[in-house]
Amino acid sequence: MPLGKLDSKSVEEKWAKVWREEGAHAFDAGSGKLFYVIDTPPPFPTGEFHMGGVLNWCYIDFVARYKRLRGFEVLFPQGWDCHGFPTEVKVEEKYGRLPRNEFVEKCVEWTRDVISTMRPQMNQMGFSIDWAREYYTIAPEYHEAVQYSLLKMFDEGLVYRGNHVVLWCPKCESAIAKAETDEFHRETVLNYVWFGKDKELLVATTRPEMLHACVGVFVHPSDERFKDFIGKEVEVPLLKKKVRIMSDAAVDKEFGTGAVMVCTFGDSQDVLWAHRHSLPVIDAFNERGELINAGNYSGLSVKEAREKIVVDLKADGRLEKRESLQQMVKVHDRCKSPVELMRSSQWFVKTKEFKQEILEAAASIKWTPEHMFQKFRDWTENLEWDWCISRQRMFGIPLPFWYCGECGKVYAAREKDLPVNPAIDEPPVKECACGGKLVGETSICDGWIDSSITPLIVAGWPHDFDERLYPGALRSQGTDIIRTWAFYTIFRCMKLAGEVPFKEVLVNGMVCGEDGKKMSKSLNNYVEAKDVLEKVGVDALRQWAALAGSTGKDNQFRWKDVNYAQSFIRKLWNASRFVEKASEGYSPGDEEYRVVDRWLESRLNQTIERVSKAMESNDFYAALTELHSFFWHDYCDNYLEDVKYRVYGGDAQDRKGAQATLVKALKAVLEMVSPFAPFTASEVYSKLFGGRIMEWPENGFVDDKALLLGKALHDALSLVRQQKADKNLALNAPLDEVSVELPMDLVDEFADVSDDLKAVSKAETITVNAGQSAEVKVIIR
RNA sequence: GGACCCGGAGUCGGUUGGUAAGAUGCUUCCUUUACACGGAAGAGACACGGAGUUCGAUUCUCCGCGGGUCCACCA
Repeated sequence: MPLGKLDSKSVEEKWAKVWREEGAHAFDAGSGKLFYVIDTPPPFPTGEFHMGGVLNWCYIDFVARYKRLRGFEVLFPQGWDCHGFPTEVKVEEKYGRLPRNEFVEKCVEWTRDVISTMRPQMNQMGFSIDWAREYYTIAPEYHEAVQYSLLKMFDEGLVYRGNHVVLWCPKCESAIAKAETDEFHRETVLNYVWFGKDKELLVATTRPEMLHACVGVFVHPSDERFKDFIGKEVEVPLLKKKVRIMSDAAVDKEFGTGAVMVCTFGDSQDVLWAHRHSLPVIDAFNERGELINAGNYSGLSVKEAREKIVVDLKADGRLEKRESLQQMVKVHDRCKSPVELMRSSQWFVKTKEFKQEILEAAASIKWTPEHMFQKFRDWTENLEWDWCISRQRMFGIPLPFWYCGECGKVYAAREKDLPVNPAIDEPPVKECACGGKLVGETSICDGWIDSSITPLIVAGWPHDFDERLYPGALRSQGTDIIRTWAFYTIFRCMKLAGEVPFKEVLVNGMVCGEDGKKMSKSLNNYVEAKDVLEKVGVDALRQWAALAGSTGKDNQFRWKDVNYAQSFIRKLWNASRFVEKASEGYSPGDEEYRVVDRWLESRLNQTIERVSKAMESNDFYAALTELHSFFWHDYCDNYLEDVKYRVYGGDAQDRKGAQATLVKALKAVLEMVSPFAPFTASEVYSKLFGGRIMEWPENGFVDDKALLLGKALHDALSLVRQQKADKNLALNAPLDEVSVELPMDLVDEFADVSDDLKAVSKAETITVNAGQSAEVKVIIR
């Protein structure tokens, strides 16, 4: 069956089926080849595969397919990071509030449905995933592995329960993660309040209702106005208590009066100061947002208290002035009510004391692009607290711990009982050593606890740990989750396996819309993969990932890139049709090669070398543009025209030389383009040459003389065309004579290509003269 | 506010210490047995501003301006 007309859809369907049936992407641990293990991101199941995912997975697939052609046994696994708040929201929207177990079941059901819509999209994109290696964080084995990892870290003293500050929604009465907050800009009032018995110090605050929790006043260390205040005590208005005046460089001298009261809660800067200066902690309100420890004001809501206190301050003559102020407050994304900081008992993993160790480990990994390591370093060096790993939610992996209701002693689950759910399961011992009753932890793990052991999971840890698969070769991920996924994975895997989890990190940038801003639904610059696939083929979309920019840069989505990629596919297809026809009846042997053939092959070999080098350094942009340029310009524009006269006429040996060269170069191009455009490449290859693309081409000779002569020939041809165009002649219009003027040293050798010039320019005769300049000149008649 | 990335033809953009690929758009020509979703030819930028290093910078350093990403966010 000849190639016929290009029909991307049927080509795509055909090859997706072939690969599935042949198990083309299955990892075979017994193949005897060198392993190449990729730690791929487990996406959160949202329903649609967006362009960010397309970019990330295309990168992974470029590498995976390239490495296979290079003879590696590639493991391309796929996981799903299932637990998470968005699913809880979706399920609650659909079913309302349900009992815990039932609710979690619905979450699992919803997740499975969503995954089953996403998996086909990934197959459609041609990602060469070994689905036999699929994993889910909701699976009991995964729960077991995560809980086991926490037991191990607990044994080493890395996990502890402590009283700490968390983001809290008073309306929902729940701790929330920072990622669950929205920004809300509003106008508020900045109150200038006199501190001290005799109005000694003027402090500006937007939260006068927090006075009762005030534990200090801060000024900037170099602020002359307050030089004499530092270290002294001052009385808090309305309340009888005194607090110390201290200095901290984080104070903004320009804001308000330059003096700021610190309330241990109120905002995160307060919390940070309290922590940094070891200030006492006063709980300011309860779970419902009512003031506590506030004397007469206790029991009032934040809003009521604020109004009342302002009135009282005024009555007391303590309120100097009030001015309006634009501020941003964090609100809970679900209920839109302002979020408070509250102290509560949570679980933590020690990270702060391992900064140096983590940095050294991360530095031993190769980062592409290199500056992404800088991001990692900045984050790590600036860590202020340990990692809070507990969440008061339902859909997640339970923390495998109990604690004594009396003395607080922690009891970890027994390994043999895993996975456990302390909310309902029996504790490992009847009662605490102190005789107290054990309380099962009802909190679940932060999702990053789940996903930060993927390199271990891929290697079968803990029960079927295959050390040949760990550490892996490559981690691929987005720049936005360096400080989370990369950070936590490197840290946790180091602690659990004693070795960095991968040798190389490949970071892709963010996908931006055509307006240059990060793609998001709210900005209305959002494009989904399926929108693109309605217009062009998968191979075009895949090429966009390489063409959108160099590795690690933010990538703008542009229809023109996609369209260009599509026209390349069309070009590849049509040129292949030509080669198919031109090489009909060709059998190897007796080829007579001309200089143009050596020229093309030299260019091919240069291209192979350059593309290989680019692929080795994950520079997909360079690899693909190099290929495009060779194929489109050297192969199609020039060489195909050069040899038409030989394949249509010419003597048998001469024809064979052209045919052999056409075929050899096309074959190599198909091999090199197959990581980017596997569907088209596979179809053409199998039709023309039979079988599958199995190897990467080897580069051979580069004949400098042929390169020079080829260039002279094409320069001359270009001039001929130019002059034909000037004379409004068709390109195939016959000419009486083409007279060429060449640099001295080329004159003799030009005889090797003058027949080509004659045939391609359709000239009756060619005359060659030596010129003075290095340029080729042409006159046609 | 901090860190990082970026700032070049109308638009987008790779590389490079020695005056700048390619794509797209534009102009003109060509139905030539792979391709008109094509082919050929052509016009178009002296590389954000300033200072410095250098024989020489678009490429290196610093400052400023502008854009992006991540983080922080003002009591």
